[in-house]
Amino acid sequence: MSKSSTDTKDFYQRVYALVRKIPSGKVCSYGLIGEALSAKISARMVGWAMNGAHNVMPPVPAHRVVNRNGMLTGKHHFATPTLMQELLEQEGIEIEEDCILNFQNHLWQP
DNA sequence: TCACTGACCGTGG
DNA sequence: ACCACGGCCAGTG
Repeated sequence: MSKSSTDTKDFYQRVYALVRKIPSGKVCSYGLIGEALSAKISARMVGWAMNGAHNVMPPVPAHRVVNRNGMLTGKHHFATPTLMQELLEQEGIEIEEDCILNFQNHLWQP
């Protein structure tokens, strides 16, 4: 593989690393992660990175990553559509209609 | 090789 | 206040 693949892979690792740093009971947004890692990437890339997160070790708490509205947009990509909500509720986060209540209060920044 | 899609976000009308 | 569009990068058909 060329070094471009290495850069791309590193990008994924950066996203996973940051998401893994999210403490229990806290959440983060895609755009926030993108800007925290590098302003050169967009929130979409973060989402794509999460697409492979379920196959990465150690496991990435993707359930703590939501969109700007605090909505569980990616819940459909989990093992079960309710898994994301269940996990967040277990961490003390209240979810209503796939949306995090007091999202700003649970928002974690690097 | 080209085109479309995708776990998004920000701005304009 | 609500709806619509563009931009970002990568992967797959």
